[in-house]
Amino acid sequence: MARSMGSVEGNNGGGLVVTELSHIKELVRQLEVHLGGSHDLCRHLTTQIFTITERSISIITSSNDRKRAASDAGLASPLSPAATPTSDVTTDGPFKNAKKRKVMEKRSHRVRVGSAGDNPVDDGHSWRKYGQKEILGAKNPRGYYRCTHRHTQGCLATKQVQRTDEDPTLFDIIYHGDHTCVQRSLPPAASRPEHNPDATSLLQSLSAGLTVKTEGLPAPAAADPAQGWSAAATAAAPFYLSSSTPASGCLERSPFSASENNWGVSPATSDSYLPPFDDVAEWRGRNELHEVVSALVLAGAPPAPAPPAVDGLDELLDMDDIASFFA
DNA sequence: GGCATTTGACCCTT
DNA sequence: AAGGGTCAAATGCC
Repeated sequence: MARSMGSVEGNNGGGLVVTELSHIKELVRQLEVHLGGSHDLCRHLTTQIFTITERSISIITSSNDRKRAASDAGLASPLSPAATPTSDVTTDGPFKNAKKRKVMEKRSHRVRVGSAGDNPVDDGHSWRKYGQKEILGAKNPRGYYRCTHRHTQGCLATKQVQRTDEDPTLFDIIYHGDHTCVQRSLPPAASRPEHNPDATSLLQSLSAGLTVKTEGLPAPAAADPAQGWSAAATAAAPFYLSSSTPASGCLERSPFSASENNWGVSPATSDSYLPPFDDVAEWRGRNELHEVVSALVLAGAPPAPAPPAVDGLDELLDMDDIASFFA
């Protein structure tokens, strides 16, 4: 069990995602009706959500069609778990022994860097490199990254980035945990739309409708305050919309530099970036959805204590699944 | 000076 | 003991 949304691949998980997205569409439509002409920002956001959701559905639909065609032709997906060296990272079960090193949820994404090799790519978060190791049997070293906000906000998200042997333009990325760092550039309270109970209710419904499929994930660790987010991320709990999305303080510079010896590094000075997906529009759509939903929550929801952060859309929209569409 | 990266050493798990 | 993950001092850049 390498990825919590592994069910998307190889079965009807894509269909489930489409169902969930359709649910979002319906809720957004209702939300729009409730907003009834007021709150231009909210209307704009709902329109965007609607558009992006539709786009996501079409992406997934066409991806499934392609997979089916490839399967019929007897082709193995280059992104299938068997082809990913890191796909078995959690097969042992991380909680066999309480003394073992803390093991966080891992998600493996293989990322293809764009053909413009000099352009860095961004996965929407800000990373700081803290180590690099030569890995036995691998031609390329593995880079270790943690969230830039680890110390300031206690964000425990980390990732490992390794160039694949077979294709230097491909990276295997293992994500450990999710970002808990919070939005740094919230819009001023005065500029936010008034709190709208109807919108709030609908957004809560929207949130409740988004669930993270976590079948097969290890049980959450003991109640460690620092890992509350992890427990939420691994339990079959409702997907919480948090402000720790790419609209957050995590959204900064590229975690990838395509320079030959410094790949995967997050240069603080790079001004342009490419997403870790071949299709920029797709990546942008996904992040827009993150952004828009977060903004809506901020606009409509009461300032309740920040719920545990989960990359809900990462879970909902399996990135391997989507990336394979462009492979 | 502050921040990020590099890299050898150390620690933990198997 | 080997391999992988993290730490922290050294170094570089802005």
